[in-house]
Amino acid sequence: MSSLAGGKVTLKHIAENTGYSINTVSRTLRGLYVAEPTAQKIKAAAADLGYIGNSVASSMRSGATRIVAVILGDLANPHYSRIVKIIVNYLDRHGYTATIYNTEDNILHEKNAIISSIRQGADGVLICPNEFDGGNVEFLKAAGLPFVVFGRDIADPAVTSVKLDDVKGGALAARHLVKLGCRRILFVNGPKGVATSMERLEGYRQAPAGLGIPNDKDNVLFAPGLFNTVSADERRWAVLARRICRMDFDGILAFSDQMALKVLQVLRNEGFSRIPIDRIPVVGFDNIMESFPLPLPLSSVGYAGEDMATAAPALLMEMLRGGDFKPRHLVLDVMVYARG
Amino acid sequence: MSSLAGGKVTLKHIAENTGYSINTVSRTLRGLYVAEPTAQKIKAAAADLGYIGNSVASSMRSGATRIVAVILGDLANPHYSRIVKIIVNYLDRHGYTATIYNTEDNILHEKNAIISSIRQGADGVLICPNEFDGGNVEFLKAAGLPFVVFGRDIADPAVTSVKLDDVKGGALAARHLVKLGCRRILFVNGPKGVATSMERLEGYRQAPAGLGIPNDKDNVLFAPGLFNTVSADERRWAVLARRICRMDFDGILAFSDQMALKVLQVLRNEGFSRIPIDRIPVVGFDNIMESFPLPLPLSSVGYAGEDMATAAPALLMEMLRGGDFKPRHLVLDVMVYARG
DNA sequence: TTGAAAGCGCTAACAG
DNA sequence: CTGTTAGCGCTTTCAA
Repeated sequence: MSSLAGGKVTLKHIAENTGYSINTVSRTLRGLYVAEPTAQKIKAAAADLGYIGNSVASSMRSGATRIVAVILGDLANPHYSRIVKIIVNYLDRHGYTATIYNTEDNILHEKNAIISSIRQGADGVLICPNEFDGGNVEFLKAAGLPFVVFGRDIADPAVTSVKLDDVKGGALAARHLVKLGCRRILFVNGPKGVATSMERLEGYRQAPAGLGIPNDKDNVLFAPGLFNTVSADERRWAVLARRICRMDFDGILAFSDQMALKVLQVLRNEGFSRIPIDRIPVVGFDNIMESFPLPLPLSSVGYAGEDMATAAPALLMEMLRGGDFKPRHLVLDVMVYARG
Repeated sequence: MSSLAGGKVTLKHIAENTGYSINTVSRTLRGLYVAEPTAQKIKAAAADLGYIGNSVASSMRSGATRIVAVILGDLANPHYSRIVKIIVNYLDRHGYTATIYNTEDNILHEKNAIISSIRQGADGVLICPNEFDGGNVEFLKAAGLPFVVFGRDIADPAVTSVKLDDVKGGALAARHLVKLGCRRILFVNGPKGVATSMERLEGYRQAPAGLGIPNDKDNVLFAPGLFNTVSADERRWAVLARRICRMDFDGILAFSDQMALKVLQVLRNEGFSRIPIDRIPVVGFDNIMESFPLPLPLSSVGYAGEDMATAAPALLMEMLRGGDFKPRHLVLDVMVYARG
């Protein structure tokens, strides 16, 4: 590499070095048709000079950045970090770069993330929107950027989305516990009003009464929040823990694996060791044990077939390829990963 | 917003709409000095048209992208996802966007990530390099991009890095276990040859013999790999588990929290429930419980003061601000977060 | 098969 | 305080 000394190597330098025009160099390096001997000389010169293209300039002219923006609430949640990892790898294999926006489940941050995605010229967006997103998805749609919503369903038929079958998940989880002999299930659900919480609850209640599942309202608790830094309120969790300890149950269903662990942790911290996971079945959602080792018999509801983390970018790539893309609302199948 | 109909709004449109020059519009929107009434008219027009700048064009001209590339091995590892989350939030507050590269601890991917960072014109790089990185850091250095290495020390005095005090960490962990009465500590270390493993082992052995710590080589095992998808080999973990069960120990020190959990999990899966974490003290590294609820008495070595996740981008911002930046090798203090 | 010219949208430099 | 001009490095278009 004879280049390290003087600044960035550009197409112009290669052109001057080989005697060909900038255009021919550009065409060669992009693999467009050029006479073989010419191409060889140019490629050799490019390698020799240590040429690395300038995507800013190329994006400027072509209008495409090969950047995909990924917008979500909490990257530290193992469920999401696993998803992001798979997305990043997927995009990489397809020649795209991922920019990550962590909104902390804040609507304003989310809006800014969308604006930033537009500003930087992202070719597309993968977004797991806040449940109360106050029109951000609408805004994104109006911007004309191709995007896929994951982890949530959007009523708009023009919006493409991928999510798990939460109603079925709730039902399967309940059935699983009943089959294990549970008759008084405690459901520690997500926050009230969150669509996913409501769907899982619906499934939980749908599960055939014949199986002996109690639909007692008192056995359903709503968590004080998800796990973004902002809403994690230790005191409210402690209150919840004390309440749980006064209740009567023989199995636990939690909104997510993380929440299941949180509940167990808080019970432990509060000194209520009388509810060991080794003695009472616990079921969560997300199946985080797939990517994270846990020495606990935590069962979990997770995807049964196609993975959301793969499906979402796959759909986006399809949109980006052009052609006539018909919006879709994928609801992926789920199953219980039993552990005990 | 009277704009949604016709394509992207540019400075030119605002200029035409207000009668000012493109330059004045640009200056206004960047907050440079402009007469107040002028600024107001322009800002109003920009808002009215729903103007969102084009950073590709601005980067093209100014040479700065306000993009920072973050390169690491395994985003799904909760230790790293927490770090990335904090980094992303930090960069965001400083007006930077983060592009993430997940190398799967593969040297070639890492090199490609660096090349991609250069190509996209990243203003800087935050990298946690593979332990056997085959000159990638050298390559990055030669490219002239400002960068900070985190999680690892690089001998080169010209390279700025941030890491934890692993030697001290190993010593503190050993002392902690001894104080709890352990006399035969099992150290499940990281892979052989990895610098971090070796430093923690060094600290472990440095811990005063007077405390009764056995330096018996047989009590130190090396893990078959870290947790990137590639090297996670269940069979080799099972072998390790069986070996552990034939050993005699009364406390466990693990290379990381994730590894501690993995060991406990594998022991469990292999049917060796005779080593419950509730009866034997276990210490790991990374203190992942800070960001992830675990209903287990897992003690952990983590940073005592400044957080690596904040220090790394802070150093990079300092480099990017210009001025005379002196390369530094930060070794952050650690402590034991005791849980039992 | 190759070259010349234009220009993407913006900012920097300078002039007024 | 505001306008004019030039040009970042590349791809596109058109001509040869």
